[in-house]
Amino acid sequence: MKTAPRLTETEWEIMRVIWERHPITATDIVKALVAADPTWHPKTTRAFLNRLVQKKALDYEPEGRVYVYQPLVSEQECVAAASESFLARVFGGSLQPMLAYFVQQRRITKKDLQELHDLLEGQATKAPAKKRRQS
Amino acid sequence: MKTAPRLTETEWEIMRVIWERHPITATDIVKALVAADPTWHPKTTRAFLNRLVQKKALDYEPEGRVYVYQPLVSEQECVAAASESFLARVFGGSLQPMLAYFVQQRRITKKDLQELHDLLEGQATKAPAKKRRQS
DNA sequence: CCAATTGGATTAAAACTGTAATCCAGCCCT
DNA sequence: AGGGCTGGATTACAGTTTTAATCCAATTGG
Repeated sequence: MKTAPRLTETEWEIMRVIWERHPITATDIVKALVAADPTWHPKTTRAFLNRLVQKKALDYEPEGRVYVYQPLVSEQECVAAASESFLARVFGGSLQPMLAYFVQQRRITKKDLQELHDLLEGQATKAPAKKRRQS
Repeated sequence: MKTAPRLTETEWEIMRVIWERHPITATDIVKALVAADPTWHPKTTRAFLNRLVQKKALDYEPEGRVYVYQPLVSEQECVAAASESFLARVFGGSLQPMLAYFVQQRRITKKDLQELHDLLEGQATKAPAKKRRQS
């Protein structure tokens, strides 16, 4: 399995835009970022796009005179990698302490638990660990 | 509220030792780290301790000829800061998608949910949001 | 057709990380 | 007491991240 590249804070912001809207041109990426946060500078964005290509997180093909970007790694993969890393760092790698923490913070409600329970049930019965269509 | 400093990967490892065993001397910190991973170099550890002091994550007082370290930020604070940051980066700031993700990964079981439910119940009745002793 | 604009590549530089070596003062052993 | 050891401070340096400016080629408006 190809290992998802470690994304930095800023790289996540850019990748998120691309995951949501690909295929997308550099200019449109810049626009989306500026819309969310006006301090984004186009030149900075370009530099990041280059690095993400180098990191093999992105690919592009010239379309006429502009580049159209595509993710090379799925959001799922990156979420998985980041989650592992976060769990390891902050909670010693186990899920339970993290869940307990959020409960203790009152960020998880009974309703949440009910929903998760339903989700689990649904998965267990409806999707018995079959291979799903790849995203 | 004082903002907990952002800890890096390596800083977390060191802080974890200190949270567990403070007050603790630099030498004992080094020992604990080496015990967990023999590649830890004493000099490296010292450098990190200095940085953590500069970052105001740690404080020390000379005790005789050695330094005894104390955390200046609680693990709770750092866990909170890291969790916020992680949630924001990876799940757009909301808890539910993260929980759903772990359920979908089969990393949360029904038993886990049951335990969390009990924990929530227990908290709700036994600890009615009273102000706890500050760490 | 020429100049200004646009898109992209290259280069730059400051801050932060990881890793450690070097330097220095005080203590301990003989 | 002198020399080595111990603990700590200072310095170093490469790699990464963030941020952007500069350079260059193609496009396009006049």
